[in-house]
Amino acid sequence: MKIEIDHQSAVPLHIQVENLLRELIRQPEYQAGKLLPNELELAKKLAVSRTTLRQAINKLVYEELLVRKKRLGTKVAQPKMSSKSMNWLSFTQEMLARGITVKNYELHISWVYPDEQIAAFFDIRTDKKVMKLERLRGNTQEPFVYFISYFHPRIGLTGDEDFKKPLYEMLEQEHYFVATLSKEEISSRTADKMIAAKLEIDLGSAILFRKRFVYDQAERPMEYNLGYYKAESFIYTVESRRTP
Amino acid sequence: MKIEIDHQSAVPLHIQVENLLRELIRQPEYQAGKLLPNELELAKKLAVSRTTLRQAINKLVYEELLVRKKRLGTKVAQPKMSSKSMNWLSFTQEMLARGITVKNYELHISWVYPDEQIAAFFDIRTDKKVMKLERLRGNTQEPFVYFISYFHPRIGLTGDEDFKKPLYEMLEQEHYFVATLSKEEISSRTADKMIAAKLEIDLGSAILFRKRFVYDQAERPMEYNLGYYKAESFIYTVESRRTP
DNA sequence: CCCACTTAATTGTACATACATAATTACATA
DNA sequence: TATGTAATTATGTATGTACAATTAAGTGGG
Repeated sequence: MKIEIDHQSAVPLHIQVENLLRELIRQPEYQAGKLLPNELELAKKLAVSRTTLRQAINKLVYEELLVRKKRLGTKVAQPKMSSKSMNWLSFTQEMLARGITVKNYELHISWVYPDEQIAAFFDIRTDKKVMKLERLRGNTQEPFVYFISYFHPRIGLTGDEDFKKPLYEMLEQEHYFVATLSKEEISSRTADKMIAAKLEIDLGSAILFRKRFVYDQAERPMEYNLGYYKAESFIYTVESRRTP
Repeated sequence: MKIEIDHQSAVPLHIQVENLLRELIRQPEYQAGKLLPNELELAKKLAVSRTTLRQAINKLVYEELLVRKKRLGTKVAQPKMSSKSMNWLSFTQEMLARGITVKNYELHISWVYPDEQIAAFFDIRTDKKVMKLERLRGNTQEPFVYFISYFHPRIGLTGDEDFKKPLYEMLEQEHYFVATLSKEEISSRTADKMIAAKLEIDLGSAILFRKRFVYDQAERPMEYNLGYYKAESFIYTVESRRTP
């Protein structure tokens, strides 16, 4: 791995340092409780100020990947099983893990003007069109989720993609965008006319609504995804552990 | 409220500032999207350096209580009730962290024979009674969640507890059971007659159903909890990061 | 009215510096 | 040995400073 910081780069130093540290603590020699070099030394080695280094460390401390200990140093935290560090899965993979073969029932691509919310998320103006991908998906028996995805123009999707292979795999291999962080909001709704028709359920049935915000390595917004799940076919599970 | 920072105090300035900001943004004049004074001005007013102020603001930004916007300023985020920054918090603490005062609207204790599912979870026989705690809870305005909890007999609850203090605090201090692991299943439902009446909503309204299995340090089952949340008042959020 | 351009306000980045504080270790002393 | 004390060493706190980047809002021309 590289332990080089590029002072000419457009990406801020503290971000570079942060990424470097993320990589560093994943190395076998830095597992579980190992101490990082002390701040002064590390700052010197990376040729950044201690302030900048601390800014990076702080972020990882906040994410509980690192733990500070006075007089001792900063050490790598015990990995936790929790939603925070949960392995990130694409829908296809997520379903595969549940033993479900995914089938696309409908697929529709269009270019639309984003509404305020979407524009705000992508941090673009509402008069710049974005690609909208609608997919009705499910197992081999029946559709059970209706997805609406919007993609940041930066990614450069044309609409000619066939979406045969998993989306993130395609984005990664052909567009060099690696989905790294996702934030989700799960809430409950009832089916309106449109959704009821898509999912072939009664009007007013329970729907699990899952809104996902997907970011790339640099934590830039990538995808804005809405998922309407048939209630009976999808239960969201979370495991969290207290760490004293 | 006091807008005073005590430079003599033993508690660090950035903590004082952080607390002050937390209070500040809870004031009616600082709701939803209102801008804070800009950093230079605020730093001057509080008589701390901009660096120190930023340290405090950063923490709240990380907790998503504040949102920075270049050229515009820093504004108060849309309040989201969620389980996000809670690593492990009881409902009371979770709500407190968001500046919501929890109120119990109803509280009912009974001893019942567990059904098959509950008995299986607790690993006891169905002819051994367990304590059932029903609570209708919410903020000071209205109830928004109906909880049904079952407790393992091992814990030794009598039913004479007053449930004035947070449940897990009580279990920890008086019964020496420390809730350590929770597994949750989140799904969507519509309100049946009973729930609609409890939460004062229409029959068939969307309900977020949250089933929690709580374990102690030794990963022994402790609590079996069902929560019926008014859809509008509760959004479940999850953040996950890919670790390759 | 709409577009391109300017400007100014605000956050963002980065550094150097100084002293405080906590905890371990080493050492002196009873 | 046990105990108190000082030195050491890491993080913690705090400030001042400087300039960069972003972008909302204002400006003027077509």
